[in-house]
Amino acid sequence: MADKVIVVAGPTASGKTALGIRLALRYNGEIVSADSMQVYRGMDIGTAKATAAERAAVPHHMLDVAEPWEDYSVARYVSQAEACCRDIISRGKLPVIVGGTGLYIDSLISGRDFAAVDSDQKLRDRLGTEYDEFGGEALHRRLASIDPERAAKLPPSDKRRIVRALEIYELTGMTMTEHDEYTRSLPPRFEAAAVHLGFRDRARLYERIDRRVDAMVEQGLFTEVESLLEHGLSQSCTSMQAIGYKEAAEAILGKTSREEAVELIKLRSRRYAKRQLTWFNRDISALHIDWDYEPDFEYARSLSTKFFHSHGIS
RNA sequence: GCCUCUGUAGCUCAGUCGGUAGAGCAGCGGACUGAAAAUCCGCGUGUCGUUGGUUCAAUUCCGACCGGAGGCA
Repeated sequence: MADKVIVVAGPTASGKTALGIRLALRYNGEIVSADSMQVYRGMDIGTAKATAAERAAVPHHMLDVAEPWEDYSVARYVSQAEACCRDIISRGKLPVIVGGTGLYIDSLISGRDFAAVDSDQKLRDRLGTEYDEFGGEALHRRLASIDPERAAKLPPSDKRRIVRALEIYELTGMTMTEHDEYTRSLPPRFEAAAVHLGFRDRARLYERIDRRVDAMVEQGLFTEVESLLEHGLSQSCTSMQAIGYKEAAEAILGKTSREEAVELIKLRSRRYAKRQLTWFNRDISALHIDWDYEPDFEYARSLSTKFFHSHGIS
């Protein structure tokens, strides 16, 4: 039987961090963040990282494990996060995986495995340029010639995935389909009891997002981004794809006004939240908790106690 | 008070020489296996201000009223 973990997932601004901490305190656990942007050092305000006080209350892992100019990836996440979970379990405690990056959570829980090959920025840039020059159809055909199954799943317009599939092949010599066949046969790493948070009224969630973005600006989001740019961080880095950071950078460089940037951050955060909801909705084995108005942690705890008990967690 | 313009999707607007309407943005739904806060796919959601009149038929033409903008006083 695989080791047990708790998962707390949900869209941005749904109250994951607060609930995760309560559950960790209740079940003698430690937090393992599952967030593709909170891994970067120096990106605190815009990623809504747990505060110093929260980190003092419960140990947090997988925060600040990469520099913002590095290219992080699922592969790195899974290997690092698994080590964290194993360590927590070996000390007799329970990992509480908290985050909004569905791909990271699923990859960590499932057996999914990745060969240890770092991404290659030059190769990626070259393939990206070729996609732009020769067109999506041409690169799609190229992918079809080496990995027809993968190509069949991707439209020629999906530049990101086509480039990635070609990159993986050139880097490892293995097609993604070959790799998938192997990795799908692996047993899951952990047995997860997952709690998914949401708002019955979508507008409520959007209000919370708007308020949180305003709060980030008050806390100094622009200053934080300014300092990253001063340290020479390029806008093309993966970390600068983060919502809040790319828009703030545009404003700091004078390409837009700060007001426009803030509105765009809110808009993109709402869309992101929608995508997260779609991702988490399909996990029917999870306990779905909908907040009617504001997060009610007592309510959540009463709901989850029974749920966790049925998973052998008490 | 008079004159002119204006009222169509959540917003900005187009359009119908009379046959119940369509763009952008917003929104909604979905996918997701090595960048995932990324990337991609799909979907018009409507008392055409209200009310009379003309007409087989009115969002469209005419009148009145209501709301908005401007002009003359």
